[in-house]
Amino acid sequence: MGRARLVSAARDCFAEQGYAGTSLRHVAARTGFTKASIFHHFPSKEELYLAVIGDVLGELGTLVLAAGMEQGDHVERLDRLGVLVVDYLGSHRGAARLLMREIIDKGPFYARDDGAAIHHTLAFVADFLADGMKCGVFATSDPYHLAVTIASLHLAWFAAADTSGALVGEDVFSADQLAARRLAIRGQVRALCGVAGEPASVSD
Amino acid sequence: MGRARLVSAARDCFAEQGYAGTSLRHVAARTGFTKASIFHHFPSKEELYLAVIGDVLGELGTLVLAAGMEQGDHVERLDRLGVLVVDYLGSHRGAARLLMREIIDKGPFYARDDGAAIHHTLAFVADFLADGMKCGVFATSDPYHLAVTIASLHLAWFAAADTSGALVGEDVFSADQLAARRLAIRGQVRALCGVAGEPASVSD
DNA sequence: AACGTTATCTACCGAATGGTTGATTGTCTG
DNA sequence: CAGACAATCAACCATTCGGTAGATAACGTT
Repeated sequence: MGRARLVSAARDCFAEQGYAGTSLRHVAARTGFTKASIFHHFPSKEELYLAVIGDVLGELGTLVLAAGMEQGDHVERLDRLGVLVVDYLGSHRGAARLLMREIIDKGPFYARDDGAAIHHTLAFVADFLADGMKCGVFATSDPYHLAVTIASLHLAWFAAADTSGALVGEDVFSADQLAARRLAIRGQVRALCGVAGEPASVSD
Repeated sequence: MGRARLVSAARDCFAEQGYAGTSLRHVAARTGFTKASIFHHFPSKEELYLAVIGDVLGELGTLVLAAGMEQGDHVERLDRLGVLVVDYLGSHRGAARLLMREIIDKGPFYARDDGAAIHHTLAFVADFLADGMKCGVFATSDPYHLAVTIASLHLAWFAAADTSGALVGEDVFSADQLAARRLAIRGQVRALCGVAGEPASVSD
């Protein structure tokens, strides 16, 4: 279906160039379609962008909502959540950039629902953190802001340009690099949540 | 001087709309100048942007480099650094967005010096963290990545759109709100660095 | 007062942008 | 086969973009 190819191409373009920096001609060229074809599937550039963000946010939100519900103690659930998100962001290069930019810019998607979709996922994590706090496993005075920080931390790890030469190709993580990030991020998230334990190593 | 006014106006525009989303006509209108006047002071839009980013990064870099050198134990120095950065970002609304976007996008400034300016400041912080680790005050296996995370954390707190209704006006923090952020961020940074102690409260 | 320099303006340019129109193709249904 | 409908295309439109050209101001120096 043309529509799916358009959304996919648009996701890449928006992730690389941002909303304002992406031209519909680029998106069209990427699919082999003509620019006019886009308007058969979407009434405007903004609507195409909304579809892209909606997809990404939906995938990630579903992931988060699904992961926390399973069995295990609070720390296990926290770790599982982290692994899911890290693996998603690691294998969906561009998603982190897309979301980070959307949050920074209060982009069209954010503006449309006043941040409700993002807020919903964050509130879910915040509730989980509050619960863990009640059980004495986590330590924080403000679960919601902690959830925001944890989300930002994940996004920043994958959205930020590579200052350390960690990436092998242009945009690809090796399995080892991804595993290292899983450990590093897990340690940082645990620390933020006040979980006692050794700090994780980034190199292994 | 017209040039300073241009840079100032451009800083606001780029912070609000991003690089691609900012038109030189907007910048000119903001100053009362004509668009053509911009080209008398800067040879291109990109050069204007570089001046803006250079300013912000210079201010922040100087701040960081100056703060860490003073007296006090490692935790005191870490806290002092945090206060300086938080106060800077709190009173320079837009700087956080500007930098976060530049990092995400590998913007013109980042591309020009291959991240050297940012890397330089990060390396300074990383050295400080490594020193603290050697002294047994901090606990981390990778000081550089920890520095990146701490920087991202600060930026994210101020660059992210407001999902919690914390801001009073459009873009302004009250003194109380800023004080609360100082405490909250201090607690998070301490936790990330493995400093033992109570978690900070965001509400007071 | 005359001059050179710096700063600013009006007017314009080619290119690119988001979006429209109307014809053309394909495809599924009766 | 005929008609309906979705998908695609080439060509076009008005607007905006970054950047340029050339004419004037303003201004300190001699």
